[in-house]
Amino acid sequence: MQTLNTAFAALADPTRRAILARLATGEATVGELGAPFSISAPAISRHLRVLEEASLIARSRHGQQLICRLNPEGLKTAQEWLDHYRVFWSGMFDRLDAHLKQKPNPEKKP
Amino acid sequence: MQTLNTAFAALADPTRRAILARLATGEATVGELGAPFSISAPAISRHLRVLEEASLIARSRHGQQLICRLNPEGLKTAQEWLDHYRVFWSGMFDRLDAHLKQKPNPEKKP
DNA sequence: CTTGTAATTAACATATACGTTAATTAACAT
DNA sequence: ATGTTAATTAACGTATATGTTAATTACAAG
Repeated sequence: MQTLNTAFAALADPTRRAILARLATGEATVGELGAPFSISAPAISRHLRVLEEASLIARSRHGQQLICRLNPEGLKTAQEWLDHYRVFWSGMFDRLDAHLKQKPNPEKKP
Repeated sequence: MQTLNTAFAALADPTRRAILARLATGEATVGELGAPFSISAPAISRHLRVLEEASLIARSRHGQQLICRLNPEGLKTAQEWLDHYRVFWSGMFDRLDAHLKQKPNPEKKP
């Protein structure tokens, strides 16, 4: 599963996660995305390439600038893989919760 | 966030994801986890260490063997980060859907 | 056509990741 | 003590990741 590999690997870098967080507020140019960081333009360019290859962002040229926006596909892929485990660990917490509830509970919403 | 870095980095490797998949069916020893793979025991040992440092698994000694099991903490951390984006991309699909319906509906259901 | 701006690619340095084999620790048995 | 099994750590090779500066492509404007 190449998409999962590239998606998770892309998400492992804090700079790339920050870029995604920025894009969650709306599309932006490459220059705008790079401005908050103290790394060179080529470094940003490479981060964007990694995100694009992971299907986490998409880019389109608009005149002289490249507009970047989130691509839900990669996010969805990663999330669906993890969702398979959500059942497992939420079940674990439920069991813990049930264990703690073995005595009367003073104030808890039904 | 160190946990997010290590969790996503750990999930980027297919061998480690396979190990997690195996552990989702129940706890296992290090030897049992390594058996399906054609890589050396030290390689498996390192994968397990990476998973443990990412809080994706936990280990405990039982006599001569080390028993491994899933640790929900790391999974939860990764998933919660992605959940922040689930709203976004499910919203994107909603907007696409609304656009295709081309119905002048400025009101939203609360 | 020349110049300026946006962004990428090229070439390179260095750190980290992942695999190997050999040596070591830990628990258990004889 | 000696040996066996389970697993790790040590030492090392190589591939990939991430950053840099310099050169290049793509577009816009005079």
